Amino acid sequence: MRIEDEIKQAHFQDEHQKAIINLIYTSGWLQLRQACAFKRFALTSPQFNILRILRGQHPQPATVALLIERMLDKTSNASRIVDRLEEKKLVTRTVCPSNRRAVDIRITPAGLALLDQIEESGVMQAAAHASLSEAEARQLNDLLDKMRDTD
Amino acid sequence: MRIEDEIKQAHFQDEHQKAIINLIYTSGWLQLRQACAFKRFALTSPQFNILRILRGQHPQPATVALLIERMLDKTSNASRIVDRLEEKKLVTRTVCPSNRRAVDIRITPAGLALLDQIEESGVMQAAAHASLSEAEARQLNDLLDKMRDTD
DNA sequence: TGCAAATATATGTACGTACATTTAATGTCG
DNA sequence: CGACATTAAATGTACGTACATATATTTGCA
Repeated sequence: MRIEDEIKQAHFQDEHQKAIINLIYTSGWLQLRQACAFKRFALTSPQFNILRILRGQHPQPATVALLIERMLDKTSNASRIVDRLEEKKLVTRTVCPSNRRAVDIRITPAGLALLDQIEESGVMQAAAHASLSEAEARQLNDLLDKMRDTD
Repeated sequence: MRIEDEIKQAHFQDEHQKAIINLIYTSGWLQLRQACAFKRFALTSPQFNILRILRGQHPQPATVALLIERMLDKTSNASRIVDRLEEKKLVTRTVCPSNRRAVDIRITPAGLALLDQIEESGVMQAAAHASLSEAEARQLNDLLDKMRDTD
């Protein structure tokens, strides 16, 4: 369905304006699908992303600073997302011995098992599936990269 | 800058996976720019969007249901966004006489003046500016519309 | 008429985001 | 050494989102 019909707005100033609305709308649509997929595992998308970053580091620990660097959303509050993962025993927090200001965050066996379970379930593929060909996906990547070329 | 470098992730499963990350990242990047632009007017993006919808209806009122229908984010809580606009005297709420369950929401002269001021300031153009040609923007719109074709 | 279902909005709760401030540990330089 | 800046994380506050539930009004139908 075209964006005009999705949001019941017949006219846009120009194609750029429309692309921006379309982009934000489509991103929301995707994120809703992802959130939906994670819900049966009692995880949110940011929680899932942090678990994946921690698995990437495992068995090394990560600091909050490293999580922020790797997260899509730089300004999100990693500290509080880790709070929730810690409550669920999916990660541990220990004071870093070599720098007692920092905190070593590690994924637990339960966290690793949960990631495996999610990946086996195939919900990722379902949520990520989009009706684009390989070439179209590549084209989309190029356009998005170019779009951000203003800095 | 390419998405690989933006989020310091060298590899993606495939071009689709990358496009999804890229899309969500680019949408966040755009929304941050928009939020920044509105901040000097003490408005958030959802508040601005609701004001625009109300101007579109003006001098007719809108109901909460109409706002939700027109908003990008269908599940957002229009009622509470209207609360904040009402506190700022940018909109009024009155019980709809013909259907006392519904609420007539109207933009005030102050709300109209604020929209004018924002548009005169040119921040919209600045936030919306993207380095895509007209043809590229159209291509992007087509790809995004196609991407959502799964329902 | 009267009562249940449907409708319109508001409210509650958990979570995330944006940004400012606080707390604690470390580095630095006189 | 000791004051001061810097760094790492946590905390506070306002706002938005997602979803469940509550409240009030209207509608429909026995």
